[in-house]
Amino acid sequence: MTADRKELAALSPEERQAVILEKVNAAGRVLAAGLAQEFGVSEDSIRRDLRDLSDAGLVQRFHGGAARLVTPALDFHRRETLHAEEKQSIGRAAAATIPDGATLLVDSSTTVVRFVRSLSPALSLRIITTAVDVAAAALDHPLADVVMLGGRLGRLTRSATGAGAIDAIRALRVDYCVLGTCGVDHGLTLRADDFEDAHLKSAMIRAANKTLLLATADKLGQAATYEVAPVSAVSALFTSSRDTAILKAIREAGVDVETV
Amino acid sequence: MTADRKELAALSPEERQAVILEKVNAAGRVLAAGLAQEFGVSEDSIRRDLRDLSDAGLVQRFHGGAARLVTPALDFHRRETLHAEEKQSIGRAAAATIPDGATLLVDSSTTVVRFVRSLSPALSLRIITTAVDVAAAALDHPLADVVMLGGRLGRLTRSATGAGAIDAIRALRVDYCVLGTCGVDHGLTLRADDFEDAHLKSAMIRAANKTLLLATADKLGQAATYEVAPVSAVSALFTSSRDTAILKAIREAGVDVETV
DNA sequence: CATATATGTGCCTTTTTATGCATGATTGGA
DNA sequence: TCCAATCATGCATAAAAAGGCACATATATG
Repeated sequence: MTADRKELAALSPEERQAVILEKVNAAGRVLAAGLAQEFGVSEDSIRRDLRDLSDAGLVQRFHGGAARLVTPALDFHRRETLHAEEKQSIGRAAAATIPDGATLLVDSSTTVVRFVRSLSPALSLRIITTAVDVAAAALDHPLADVVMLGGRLGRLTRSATGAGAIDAIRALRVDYCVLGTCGVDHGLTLRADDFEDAHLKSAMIRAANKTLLLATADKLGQAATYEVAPVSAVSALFTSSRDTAILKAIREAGVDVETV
Repeated sequence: MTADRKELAALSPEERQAVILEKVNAAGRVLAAGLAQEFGVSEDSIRRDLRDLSDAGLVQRFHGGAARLVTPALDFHRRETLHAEEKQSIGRAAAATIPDGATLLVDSSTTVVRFVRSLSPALSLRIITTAVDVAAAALDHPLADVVMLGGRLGRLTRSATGAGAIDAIRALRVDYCVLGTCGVDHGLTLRADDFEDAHLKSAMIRAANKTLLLATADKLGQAATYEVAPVSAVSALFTSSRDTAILKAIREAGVDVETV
């Protein structure tokens, strides 16, 4: 059990404001109520932060509990991909279930990047990953301890592969494994061209106490060639799918299904 | 670890401050209470240390008994946009000297990111790095074989640190080592707060046949505290500096100097 | 060898900071 | 128009930093 910290780590106003700035930069708009919940502070504190940032000329406030970026100068890669809103919702729902002090083993996918970005800034976490984009996202978290597992990087997944990474994972014991790349049918599946990754995924699942699966609607009922693990290996599934038949079957396998 | 505690208790303020700086560099954030317990001294002493470090401009303090460096992500993006065209020119000039089939060992810096982005798409390369941003840039190259060396990621450099990464480098033998983070005076230097990285850099230099140094004008003549290697260890220097005196001295050390 | 000085340290008190709650004002929409 | 939600302000409380003070140890000096 790595959850050694009980209390939420309190962020200083400066740190909070930096994170808020990032969020405003990414989302374009933030709500005081939501931020208050994320940071675990009262809305008053958030308003004070917003006022400070506004005084500094960094954000523009307007009624409605919101703020908008005033300097569009920092227009960095905002590659809005397919199903962005869908992935965002899934990631946020999964992130809400992570307790303080947890150790996470995260695979490579655009959905889990959303997940990482949605993790509450007030949580003290340890994030282990093979994916460069996940690592980059995790480094933006104010309290996360980030470990990157090395190896030759796959061009498609932008993540480490091969025996070295698998060995490193075998030596791990973590609280949560968070997967976003698998299809789900009778089991967790990967396409044949990813068979190299299949061993990695199953090692990740075995290293974890709980496995969270983040799957957009198109992943459900997708019978791909390689089965990584049975559905019962998954602790919780977060999905946007409304396919009641499949969801029912997955629930009956003992999986906690949450639709967003 | 009681043995450590005993040793730490005997530390002088200077030594303590060096360790604190290392921790801040790695974790991004430290708490006075925790440090007091670790070192076995009172919080007052820690506060005095933090005040000294703050006066020296090495850490940023904030209420909450904590200290940290500037916001990592924002800081990195800010650094990337600083002297952007200068770094771009340097990176392009260095990239032009790389032959087909070369194996590159690349450190973490905003300048080498430009270098990687400027590498000709027609070259068949092998790029090895400890930095997530360099890895991300290298993956955009159509032919490059990218290897990421793992480890715990430092927030400031966004790159792997520690014994694991150093061991991995020791086992390597590459054509080129490309550095962008060092200052240059009589030798290649690093600031005291990066002394953890100094071993990494010198291992990288030893692993390489040739060492390319990419230095913006402000790096020249900068006598930082830790010397990684003598100037003669560098094969070629690419710089925007016009300081003829220093450049002449470097040339006389046998370094091929190219100004852009 | 003894003593003076400096430095590091811990404890105490004062001041500053951060936060949450309560109250009143303002905004935007039904 | 009214109503609900959001925002600002004042105040109380708790936590933390700063400054003063005393004690210990080490170094230097006679």
